[in-house]
Amino acid sequence: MMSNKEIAAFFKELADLLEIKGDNPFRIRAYRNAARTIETSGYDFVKLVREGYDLSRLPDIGERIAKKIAEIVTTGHLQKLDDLRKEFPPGILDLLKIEGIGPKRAKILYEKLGIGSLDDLKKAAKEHRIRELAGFDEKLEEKILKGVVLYKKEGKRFLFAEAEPYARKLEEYLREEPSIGQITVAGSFRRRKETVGDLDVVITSADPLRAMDHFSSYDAVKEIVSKGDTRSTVILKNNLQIDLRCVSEQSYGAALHYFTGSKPHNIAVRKMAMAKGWKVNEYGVFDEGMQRLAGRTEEEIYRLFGMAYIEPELREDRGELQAAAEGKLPKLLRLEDLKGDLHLYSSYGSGKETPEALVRQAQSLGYDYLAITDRADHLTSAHGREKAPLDAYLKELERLQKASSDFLLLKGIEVAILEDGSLELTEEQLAPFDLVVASLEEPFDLSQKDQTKRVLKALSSPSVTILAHPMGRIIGGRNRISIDLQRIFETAATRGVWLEIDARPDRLDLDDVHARMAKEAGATLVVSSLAESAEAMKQIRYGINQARRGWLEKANVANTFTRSAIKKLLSKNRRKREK
DNA sequence: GCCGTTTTCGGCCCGACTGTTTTCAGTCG
Repeated sequence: MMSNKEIAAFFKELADLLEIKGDNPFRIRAYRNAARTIETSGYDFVKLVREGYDLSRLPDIGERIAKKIAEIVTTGHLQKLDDLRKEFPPGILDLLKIEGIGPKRAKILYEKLGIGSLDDLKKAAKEHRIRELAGFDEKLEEKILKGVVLYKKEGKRFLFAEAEPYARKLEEYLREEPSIGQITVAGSFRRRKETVGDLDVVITSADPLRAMDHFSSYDAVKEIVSKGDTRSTVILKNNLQIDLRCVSEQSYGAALHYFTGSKPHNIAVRKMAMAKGWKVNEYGVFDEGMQRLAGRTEEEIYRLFGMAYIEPELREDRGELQAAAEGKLPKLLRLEDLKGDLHLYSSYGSGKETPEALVRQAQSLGYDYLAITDRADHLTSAHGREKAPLDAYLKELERLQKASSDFLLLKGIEVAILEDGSLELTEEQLAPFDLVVASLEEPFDLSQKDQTKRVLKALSSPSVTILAHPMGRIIGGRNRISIDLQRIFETAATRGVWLEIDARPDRLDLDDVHARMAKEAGATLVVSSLAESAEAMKQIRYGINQARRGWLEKANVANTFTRSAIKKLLSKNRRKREK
């Protein structure tokens, strides 16, 4: 089964190779635009092809590309790409990933020196053969060599949560310079993407040169990549790249908009401007006579196009512009909307703290309820203790509930979904619990059909309240499993099973796209911390980020409901599943 | 190769930085 991402990869590779070849740049762009549509439109292209849908009705996909998509889906190949690949060594595209090498230089490196891989490149740079080439010099050769070495060890993106403290510290540092006015970390960081490649910072300053000097003398800087009057790039000691852009107050909104992206969102806005004969750049929106129409604030820019303000988390060109024009933007979930946390661990299982400490933390966070959900295997086997703590766990939770007025403590448990789809514990064993989290564990490598069947069977249990991390992925670690999530979501919606977005920074499962898919399938979601300590309960904000990127509103998320509403809903859903 | 509320031809997002063959191509975001 081919994913949209895989289909899009055909066109990206086609574009890259044609660019090295020196083909018509507009055809190359057309392939890239099509790849973007395939990745971001939200349709399942395999399904569209199978159902005979006319793909050329989609933006940036014409008759010829539609035919190519059909070829890819039905044969798994694209003849044009196969032919093109034969003209180059397989490693040539790796050259493009090196800082300072684009298609033109890659072509020269290949044609003049026969360089077709990063290893070739490194060797040639070390032997000083690159500096001899026309258009290259000693400096560029050094830069390339450094790029190759660097690429091998990192080339990775940072988790949002990893980048966050660096962003905050940098903001603090920039604030020390008196000429600097506004400071915003824009880019994918501001869009709260689960990973960020670099930090794009936009500032205003009465004295840009001084601001740039201040920036480049930040003590966490390892290397200054470039430094100009209005723009500078540095690399921090932890290899995080920072791009700083300085603009005037009257351009601040336009620059913020431009550097917040996403790229597809910006391109879509520019196309809207073009249709009106206007121009959008990082300084503002201008009419034909270069008269400034907007730019001081982002609100002003969106208003000019007849749209409501679009929250950064939504700016992915996934329908937000149309929704904004029609006044149909979601009112996004906020951290303050949460009234409880429904998935976390205490010292009876893998957590560090007692249930009591977790309840205290919940109360201090302003929550009205909490479900402690230690894992079944920790509760039902001795694990080096004298005996299994299940009874003691239940008793303690009951005692705590009695002792806590104005607070609801749900007796929860997390059970693994076994390979055949049955649960780790029997229905009888699960009976005393108010809330049961079913979590997908190994094996992760089942076929899509078997994996889907497995989870559907788990959802047929009347006890299951929440389905946790159904994508089974670890960001930067393990790919998502193969499973028909659309079907899972529809079933969960019918059976009153909640779907989880967890807040572990390297999981955030469901992700943004699938959270939205779940919402559209009519399912209710929950945002959970999966905390193993009282402090970690605060990490739930990362889950909120993901939920917002998934267009979720308060009404879509169960743990925003009041104490009495959630209690009622739990028993109503249970009755629904027992039918 | 796509697209069209002046167009089926002739456009296609736009600007900064680097290095320098001191005017612009190449790269990047």
